[in-house]
Amino acid sequence: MEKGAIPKKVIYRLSTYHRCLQRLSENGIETVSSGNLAKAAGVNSSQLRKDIAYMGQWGTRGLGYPVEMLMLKLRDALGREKLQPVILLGAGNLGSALLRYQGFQKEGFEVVAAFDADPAAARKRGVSVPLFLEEELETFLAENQVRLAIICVPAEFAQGMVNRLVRSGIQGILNFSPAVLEVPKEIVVNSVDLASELENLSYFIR
Amino acid sequence: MEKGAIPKKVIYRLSTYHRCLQRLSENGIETVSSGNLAKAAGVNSSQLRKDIAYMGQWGTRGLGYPVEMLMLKLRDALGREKLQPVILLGAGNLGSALLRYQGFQKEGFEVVAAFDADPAAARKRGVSVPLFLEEELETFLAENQVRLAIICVPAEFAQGMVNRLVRSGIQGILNFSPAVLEVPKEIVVNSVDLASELENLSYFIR
DNA sequence: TCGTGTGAAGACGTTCACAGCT
DNA sequence: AGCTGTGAACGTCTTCACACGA
Repeated sequence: MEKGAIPKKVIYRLSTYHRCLQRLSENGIETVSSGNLAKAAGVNSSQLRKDIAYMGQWGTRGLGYPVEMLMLKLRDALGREKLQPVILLGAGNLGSALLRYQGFQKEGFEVVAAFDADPAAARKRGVSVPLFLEEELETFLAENQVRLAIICVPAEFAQGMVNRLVRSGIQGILNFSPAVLEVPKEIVVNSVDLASELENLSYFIR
Repeated sequence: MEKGAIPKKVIYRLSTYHRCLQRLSENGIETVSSGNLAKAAGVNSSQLRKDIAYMGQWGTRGLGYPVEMLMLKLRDALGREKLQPVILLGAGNLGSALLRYQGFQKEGFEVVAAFDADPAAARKRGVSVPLFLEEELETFLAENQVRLAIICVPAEFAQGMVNRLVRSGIQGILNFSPAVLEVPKEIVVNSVDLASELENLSYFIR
């Protein structure tokens, strides 16, 4: 997170704003106030203004923000001008579901290859993305410019996988395994731990 | 989050500590210091001590924490003394993958039923959990005590689904749809937005 | 008048540093 | 000596409140 830059939490919210703006845009709305957009995004309006101000000043006092312009700025800030290639490791249950999931494509990411210890089994699950044997990872990454990886391997293999990815030049990792990963500080890891999310709920429902 | 209680972030970390302790326990380790456990969990040691102190005082100065005892306390605090039933809405790609996912069972959650507009299609995906037509949701919840739900329906149906769940007495919702959900404040929602996670990475890899 | 942009205040979270127990 | 438990310092994030531009 060295970048001279916008905090992580703000980036998540910018994604949300972008999605809300898409809806507004589809409905032909051209201008939106911080109050309205904040309501749609479920945040406080002055937080929204501060968040947007990270990217510069785009609003008109007394009027609000121009919807299309703001979306453009958001896409730009989020580094989403162009399609971003991604690879996926571990095409088991969760992995192969993610490969069939349309949400990534819709947001500008393309899973260009998947790797598994048993690609044949994964192929049976109806995966259409090119599937390789795990050993071919390094060769693939040497020949293809990819910076993002999604990890769906079992926890005990996750750290080993991460080490290989880092050595091959991967810069960002989305980790679905319930493992604490160690990486050089210039590598970014986002972890999604499904069981922890339920545990968390479990606590708060009294 | 009205509870006189432990902050959300702390709860997430407690889950992590619990998993780390499990490994230690399997290796026959009986006592662990905050420093060692913190390293395993990837956090600062005084943060770990503070986190654990939320549940009372369990350490021995000069020695550390008793592994088994601490695990017990954690399970207790996380509300995981017993198996927690969960229902799942939307058995599409992601939903049916989650139904086959073993991680929940392993952590003490049992998906007792799934609901979909087209249960036959979901059944074809090899789901073994009882699958019902979406309309049967209310009946099911009237007859079965369930407090947690996982939502995997498309974004445009999510809010409607949530409203029905809340009316039927669901208290915690794990939401996988990229939608901003409105709920009464006593209901807890945790959202996992897969595309946002990638967008986030996309920004930080410069 | 309406709504942005932003300093200042406030809430929250993390780390430090050390007293005190074993 | 080793390690916990915790006040105090520090840092970050959120909300308030208002000056100022349209």
